[in-house]
Amino acid sequence: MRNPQSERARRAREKRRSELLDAATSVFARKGYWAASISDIIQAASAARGSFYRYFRSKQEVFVAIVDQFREEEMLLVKRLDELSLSPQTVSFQERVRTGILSWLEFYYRNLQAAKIVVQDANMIDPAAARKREDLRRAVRAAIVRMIVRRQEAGLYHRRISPDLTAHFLLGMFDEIAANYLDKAKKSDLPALADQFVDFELNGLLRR
Amino acid sequence: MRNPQSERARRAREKRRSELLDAATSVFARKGYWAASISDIIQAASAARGSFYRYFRSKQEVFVAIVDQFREEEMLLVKRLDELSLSPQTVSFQERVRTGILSWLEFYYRNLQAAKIVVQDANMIDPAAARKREDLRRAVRAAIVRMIVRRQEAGLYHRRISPDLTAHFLLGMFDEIAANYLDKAKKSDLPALADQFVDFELNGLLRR
Amino acid sequence: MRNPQSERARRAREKRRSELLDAATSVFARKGYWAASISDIIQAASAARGSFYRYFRSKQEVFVAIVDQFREEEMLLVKRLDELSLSPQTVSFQERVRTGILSWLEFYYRNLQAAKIVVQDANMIDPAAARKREDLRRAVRAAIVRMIVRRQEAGLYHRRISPDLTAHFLLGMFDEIAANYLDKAKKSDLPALADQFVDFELNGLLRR
Amino acid sequence: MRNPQSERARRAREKRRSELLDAATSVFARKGYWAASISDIIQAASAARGSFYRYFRSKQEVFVAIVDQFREEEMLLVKRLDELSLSPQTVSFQERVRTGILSWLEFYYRNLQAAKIVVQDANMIDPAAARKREDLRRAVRAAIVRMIVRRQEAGLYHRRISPDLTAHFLLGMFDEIAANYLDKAKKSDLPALADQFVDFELNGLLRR
DNA sequence: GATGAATGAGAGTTCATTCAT
DNA sequence: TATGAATGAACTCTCATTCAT
Repeated sequence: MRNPQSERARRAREKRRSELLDAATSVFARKGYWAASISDIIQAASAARGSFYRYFRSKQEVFVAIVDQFREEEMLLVKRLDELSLSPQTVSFQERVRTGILSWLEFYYRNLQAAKIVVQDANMIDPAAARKREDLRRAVRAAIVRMIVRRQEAGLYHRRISPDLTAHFLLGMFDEIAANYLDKAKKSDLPALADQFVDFELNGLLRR
Repeated sequence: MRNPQSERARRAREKRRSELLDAATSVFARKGYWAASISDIIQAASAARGSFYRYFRSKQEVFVAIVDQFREEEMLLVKRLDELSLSPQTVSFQERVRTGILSWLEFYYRNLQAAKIVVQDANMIDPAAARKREDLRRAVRAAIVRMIVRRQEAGLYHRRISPDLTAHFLLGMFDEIAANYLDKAKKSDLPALADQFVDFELNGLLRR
Repeated sequence: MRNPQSERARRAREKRRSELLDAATSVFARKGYWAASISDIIQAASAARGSFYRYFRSKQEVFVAIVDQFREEEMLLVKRLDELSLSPQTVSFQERVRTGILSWLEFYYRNLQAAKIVVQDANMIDPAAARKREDLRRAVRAAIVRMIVRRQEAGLYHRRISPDLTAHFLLGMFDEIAANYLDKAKKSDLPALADQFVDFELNGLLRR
Repeated sequence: MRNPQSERARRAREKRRSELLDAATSVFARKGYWAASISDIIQAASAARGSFYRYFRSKQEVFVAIVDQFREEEMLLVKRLDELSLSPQTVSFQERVRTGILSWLEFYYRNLQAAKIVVQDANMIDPAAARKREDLRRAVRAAIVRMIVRRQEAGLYHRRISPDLTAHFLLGMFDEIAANYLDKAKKSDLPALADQFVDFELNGLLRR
């Protein structure tokens, strides 16, 4: 940017927008989309009513912004984990699975409020945007499916279980953990949590 | 009831109430609690606006009635399965687990609309009622936990995994299946689904 | 109607609707469409906010209802005058013109508030409804044009003036009278006013 | 101005002000006062939001400026025509009337957008300013009235018609033409239009 | 007991105006 | 002086709930 003035202005603008976005995230996570009012959000952001509408065209738009950003980052993460599992391996398979799960848990932990919003309110808001988010969710599931198939083909996973169904299982586990467990956890609990997750995922409950 | 007249009236009342409850369940499942209006419900039940308020004190009350009933029946089911696992056994352990899962899936399938409501909207409606429902959910989880502990003690399940966490995992799997899978399934798919569920739960994904 | 109950209800409904319509007409006439608020209207009608929306879907809808009704009645009047001028004549031509003008003036006088609304606010509200109202206005003009042409052909009017333009002239005179004269007039002034109108229309200003 | 700097500044200021005024005129004419927003105006003038308020205290003020200027120029024109009719005459009376009408039509044509604004939105904006504009309108009418009276006294116009009413008629004709005819006309149509106008005004419709 | 018209608090949104830069 | 982000009063409209019939 040549113009330092406008550069500063732009930065201020982005800061403000992000303040409002954070406020909205927090309010949505606490009250849910419908019970949350614009008044709640602007109060949380210490902004004026009109300011909100300078940055977002509507209540729905902030919501969609939050959800889309979360799902997109999630998909990026999944894609990264996907590719990682293709690259030359230096650590044991189990270790790699655990790392993947941990990354994922950390991502959810870092974006806990957004995760709650996504898990709880993501449907039922707006049919148009719903499709996009459903697409993203399907894409995440598809990435998981691919990973499972690859591991089945590599002889690591057995072939009895449907990859599609398994993806549902894993996502369900994640969502439940995000919605009802993670907010009571500390960051230092995550590795142990990942261990448990992996153990359940890979070995099941049966003693052998 | 001595009075046959009032007996008939009572019956009519209950019929009406249940019609409204069903209508509300269907509407809530389709639109979500907040997007659903009293107008939607009374239209679906072919009832007058005022009639609704003769049977339920408020919109929230119907909702709570639906959720509570679902969670209570679920807990009943879990308790029954719990007790079943204590009674003298005639079939193999795996078979019993599978039967339990299947019962559960069938219960969700039978109450699919209520299940969706519970899974998606149950929080965020009203802090007072939320506690009660959280209690019920905790109770369901506790029953699962007890079952797991018993099986750990019986040497069936290994002791590495936290029973509490496992209960989360299993509930998460159920909820995801209820919210995003069951509505595409036929009743005849359920046994196979139960097989997959049990296989994942007991054996995990790893090939051995 | 068989059902006297619902008949009474229907009547009450219509009464209420017409109260709101009158209130809206009065408020629009006084303040103009844009400066008038729903609050003004319901206050003038002693109705609750929600009641307004039981009878009209929006502020625009009441407005369109008022304007359309006025223009439709106006067109009916014009059509009637049109046909009258075709029927066998018992009175002098001038007398008939005067009667026509008087009817028209009386119509405007009777619906003075609506007339003001139509003359002043009718455009600029909503492109969709604007077309319909423009159609009506064109139809009124067309009826006038036909009348003029007929009289030209009958040798009553000279042929120098364009009928179309003349229709504009006459409507302009009417609108101005409606917007800026009639509200100061008494009903008993109308015949004299009609005389003046006719004299101007037929003979112009020039002394002969 | 001694100071060439400030002279230049003043000129720039006036230019800017007039740009904004023109933009406002155009926007008001297209959308009407109420539907037009400050955003529309500053966009049309390529000015910043704050700049607008350096030149006009409020939205209302621009509007009043436009209307008042129009009505003042109109009155000037009328006064000039008035005086002209007093000065020694070189051309026929009819010719002079025609010239007057033509001047007037040309004035409306030149200021078509302002004319539309004045005709359509002039009332209903603000009671205080309304009086001033009503005064101007009355003054225009008064000038017309004087002209008519003079011609009645000169034996040119007959005495049957009320001068006041006639002024209403003529203004109504003008306004209607301005609002609904002139925008479809070309400048070269104006003389013929003036002919028609004069013919109607002087001779009426009756064939003789 | 059933009905549905009436109610009004409160929601999201707009936009003329202000003011810090 | 010019800018455009910030402001908040006021708007239209919704809908859970009440109440007269």
